[in-house]
Amino acid sequence: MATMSDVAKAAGVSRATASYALRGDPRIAPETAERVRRAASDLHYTTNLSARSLRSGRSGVIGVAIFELDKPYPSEMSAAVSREAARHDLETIVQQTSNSKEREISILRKVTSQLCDATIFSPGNISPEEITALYGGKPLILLDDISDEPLFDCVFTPCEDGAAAAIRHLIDIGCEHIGVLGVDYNALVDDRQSTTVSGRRLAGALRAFDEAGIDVDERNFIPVDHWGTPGAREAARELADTAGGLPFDGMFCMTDSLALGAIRGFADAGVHVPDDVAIVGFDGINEGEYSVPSLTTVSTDLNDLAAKAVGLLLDRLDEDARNLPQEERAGVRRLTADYRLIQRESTRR
Amino acid sequence: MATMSDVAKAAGVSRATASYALRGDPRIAPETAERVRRAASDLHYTTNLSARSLRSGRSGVIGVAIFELDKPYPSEMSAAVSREAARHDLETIVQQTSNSKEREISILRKVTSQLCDATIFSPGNISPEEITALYGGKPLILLDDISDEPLFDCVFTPCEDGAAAAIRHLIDIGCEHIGVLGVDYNALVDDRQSTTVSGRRLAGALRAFDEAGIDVDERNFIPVDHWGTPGAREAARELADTAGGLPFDGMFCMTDSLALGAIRGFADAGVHVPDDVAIVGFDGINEGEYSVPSLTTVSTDLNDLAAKAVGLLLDRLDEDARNLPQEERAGVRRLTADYRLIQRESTRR
DNA sequence: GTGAAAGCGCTAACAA
DNA sequence: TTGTTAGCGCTTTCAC
Repeated sequence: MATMSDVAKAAGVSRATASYALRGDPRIAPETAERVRRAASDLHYTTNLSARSLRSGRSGVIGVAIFELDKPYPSEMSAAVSREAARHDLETIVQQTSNSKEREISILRKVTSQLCDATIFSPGNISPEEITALYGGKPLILLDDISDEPLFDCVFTPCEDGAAAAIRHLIDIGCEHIGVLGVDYNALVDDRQSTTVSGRRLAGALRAFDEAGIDVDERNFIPVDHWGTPGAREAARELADTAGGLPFDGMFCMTDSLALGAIRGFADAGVHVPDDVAIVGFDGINEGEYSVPSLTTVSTDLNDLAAKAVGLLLDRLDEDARNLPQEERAGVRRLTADYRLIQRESTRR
Repeated sequence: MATMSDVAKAAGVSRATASYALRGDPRIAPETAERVRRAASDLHYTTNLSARSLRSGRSGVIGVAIFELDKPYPSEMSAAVSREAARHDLETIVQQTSNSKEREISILRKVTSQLCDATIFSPGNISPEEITALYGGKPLILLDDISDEPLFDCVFTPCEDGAAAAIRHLIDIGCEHIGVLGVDYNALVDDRQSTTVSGRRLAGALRAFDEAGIDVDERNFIPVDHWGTPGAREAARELADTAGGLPFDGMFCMTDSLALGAIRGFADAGVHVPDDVAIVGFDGINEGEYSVPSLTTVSTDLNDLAAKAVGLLLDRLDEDARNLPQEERAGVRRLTADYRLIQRESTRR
């Protein structure tokens, strides 16, 4: 592999000149720069990222750490971030934490904090306090921070408003017995874990029920382990088997994956969606457009989320580049992504 | 951020000793090693990957480059590779090429060849010859290499056998008019592009038709632009509208995404799957288990694929580590992942 | 069993 | 406008 010395030698200049020339520094004479570029191209030269990163502290690479690569929502989100970063000439690398604390720590310390200029991180089992202890001072943007104290810039999914919109939609189309799938009502009410994603979606749903003057209690809320599709399917089957018939004519599912599992479970039991029960999901994953029935959903605008996350990140990178003193830096910022309710067959009446 | 010098100083040893101690070199006395480890832990020391990689040429990170992060098959595949690599203490980073030649080149040259010890690459628009010119001599495993000459180790998806199994299954359940969705028959027959994934799946299908004594011609094959789900949906609608009725009672779709699009399109047109037409997909993506109807599919064993890809990669890494001369190295190896036909509702009769 | 020293490829002061 | 020089943090001979 050709190094910068090779290029410099071939172009008849010093290594420093070659370095400047390749990065388009205006101090280098146009002819010299051209000569260097030709040499580099002839030799198939590529700058060694480890060396650049070691020396300059910048690699031009950002990291995205998500739960699972093989689940639709996180992978669509990563894709959106990757596209957005590319627009700003940043390369994106994605890693999966597999929802394991150990992996989260390892990724944060090993790859992300060493190789990447900044990281967009979806914390699962690790608290911001722990992150602070582990992290090497580079910009870090959290997705759905569950901490009360804002220690890091963060972009939230539109949980409260989105969930409220979902419930209102079910009410609007005439549902009178609305269930919510994917939330452990008692755990949340008892522990006041209202900063988690499910807690915030629950809060939004409760607000909408309240505003509509609808009384709900724990019987309206059905938990599903780990928000898994199989669990949702099973829950739907059990609901269909309820003595006295299906207790709901409308359901809000905390995620699209849960909603699709529920649709599948109702199909197993011969319950018809939307005629017997209308279903609304949350996330807006692609497959909801092609399912049978297609899925009404609170669609998080992933392009907006990505733009906000990358925007926050670029601002911090800029502050670092300009070496701003602490007091001139922006305080911690917390943004929320846009959403829109996409009405499809699963609530068509 | 603490450096190794800090750790060495805190432990009262030299940097070299600290380095050995942290990597568990047996030459270091147990007590010394313990002291160093404590110091490292106290200081939240993390080894700087750029520095390690620059010096030793090893980072412990491998790269996976796939088309799209937000499509089920490539993301499930990346997740499988990531899990498999983790078993061998390798960190995995994933990047999307977005099916653009420019991005493929950029990823290969910039990140992957600099940061990663090896790469698993799904080539889309770049030929192995071009890769050779660009690539920096590190191990490279291709997925579904479309080149005739085997320049790189490669793992194939089980295209021919899988497609043949799909066709046989449709025949077995009694289909008499079988269509194949997602292949441009004329283009493939004319150009003899038989090394592409679609070409190889076509070849498998043709073999099965042939063995069953079934005559087929171009009318049995329906192309879909870019293997897109919307295109498949549209194609299914048009088939349903065919004058004289739906021409097929069974369809093999080149991918599960196409199959799900087709199921959706048939639902739009009031065509019932599997009663009116049976459908088999290819890939085995998770969502096929929860679709309505659930999808019969030729499921590529992603764990096997990942194990084979990472295995090839580890072998090459080992050859490099042992500095074997060229003549003692294994020749280019090409493996094929296992598959199994998963029978679900879409072909239940 | 441990330390001294060299250097991976690059960038950024500083000199010229 | 270009070259010289000094490291970034680490690993790895080679001495001791």
